Amino acid sequence: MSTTTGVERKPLRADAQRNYDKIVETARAMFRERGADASLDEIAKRAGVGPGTLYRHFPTREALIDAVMRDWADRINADSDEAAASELPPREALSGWFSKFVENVGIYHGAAAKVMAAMDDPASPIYRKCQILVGANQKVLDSVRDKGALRDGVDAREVMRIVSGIATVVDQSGIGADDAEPMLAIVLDGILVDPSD
Amino acid sequence: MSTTTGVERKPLRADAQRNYDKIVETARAMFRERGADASLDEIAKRAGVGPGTLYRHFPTREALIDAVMRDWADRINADSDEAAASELPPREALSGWFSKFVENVGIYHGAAAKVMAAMDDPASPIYRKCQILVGANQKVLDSVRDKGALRDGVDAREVMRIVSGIATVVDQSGIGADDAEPMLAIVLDGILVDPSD
DNA sequence: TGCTAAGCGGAGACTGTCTCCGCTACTGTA
DNA sequence: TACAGTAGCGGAGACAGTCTCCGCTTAGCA
Repeated sequence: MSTTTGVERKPLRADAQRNYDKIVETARAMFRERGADASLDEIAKRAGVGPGTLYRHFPTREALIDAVMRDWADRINADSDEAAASELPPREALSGWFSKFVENVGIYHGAAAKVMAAMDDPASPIYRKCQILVGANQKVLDSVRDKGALRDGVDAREVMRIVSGIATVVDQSGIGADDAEPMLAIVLDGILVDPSD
Repeated sequence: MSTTTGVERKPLRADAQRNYDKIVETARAMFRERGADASLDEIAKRAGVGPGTLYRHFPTREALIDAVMRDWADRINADSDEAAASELPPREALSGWFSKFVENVGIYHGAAAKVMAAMDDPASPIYRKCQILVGANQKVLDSVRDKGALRDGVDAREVMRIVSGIATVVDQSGIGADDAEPMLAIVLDGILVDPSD
């Protein structure tokens, strides 16, 4: 299966490719360590390149985040395929999907907020990735709808916004990841025809 | 009715009080104009004071935001009293309350995110204001619960988090304020016993 | 009117973002 | 293998924002 990243880039010179990779790898570590607002110059320094090099490859912070999250979209897609094909009762299937989503979107501190903000901003470098999310969610919701378990008028986009909002709340306020569950439960109650099944 | 701000401060010298007021007034304008991330030095300059003066009165940005939102908590409290006493069907009463809440929390661009983050952070200067919000929301939900319209196990705190999450989504992504409604509708469906009434 | 401390404010240290441009060294060609 | 041309490097430094320190000013009191 082909990667979901799209956009072919013309081949870089060997040393440039090396730097590119080193920067992404370093950024991944720094983001994990200090959140998505880690200093870019610091990342460049740790990666052993000048700031100019970093900014040439990644004109904005979002662009770097996008690169760091390359495999991420594939993982989410896989999750959504699994959820859509699931034989579990609708509520369980959806609940699992939402939980995984919140978890995935919150990989780095501050990441959820960026994703949330980019969801409706076509100018953002992460927009395409968000579209993948929206598509994945649509797929899962459609599978639930096919079983007649979804209320009429529930729009996948709205659901996506709420869930990413919840992911942001969980990430920004100090509460634990477990605290997402009761909030997601409310959403489930709100979109399922018979919340008990 | 007494103000909700609490904490008596020892009287300032006349010139200090003048500066304090000027800063708050200027900040309010700047926040409205440029969002809650407006430059503090710039606010000081426009207010005609040195940065030192601003930082003495307001050691952190949150503290300034807190001062700017002084009347805000009173307004929200009034809204909640009205909603709690309302004769409207539960759904309408709640819906109105949520909408006003989202609107109030989103006064300045970026404010919703700050409120959301402070909601569970007792160290934040805005924490006390958030407690007021939580209390106000509790009051409204209790009134609905008294009418038997609320599902069992619905926790006011969770609801507050979701709604502030929605407020943040609306504020951060470029979507219009109207787009909050369908999201709030899902929450209403999720917490009311019989969503139709 | 003069004393005293509360309060002022601006110079400047510090951190982070981002650019410009002279230099380096990779790659394709002969 | 040597060379030319250019893709790419990287660091100095401009710029913006935060925040502090401390010598000076002035309000408030006796």
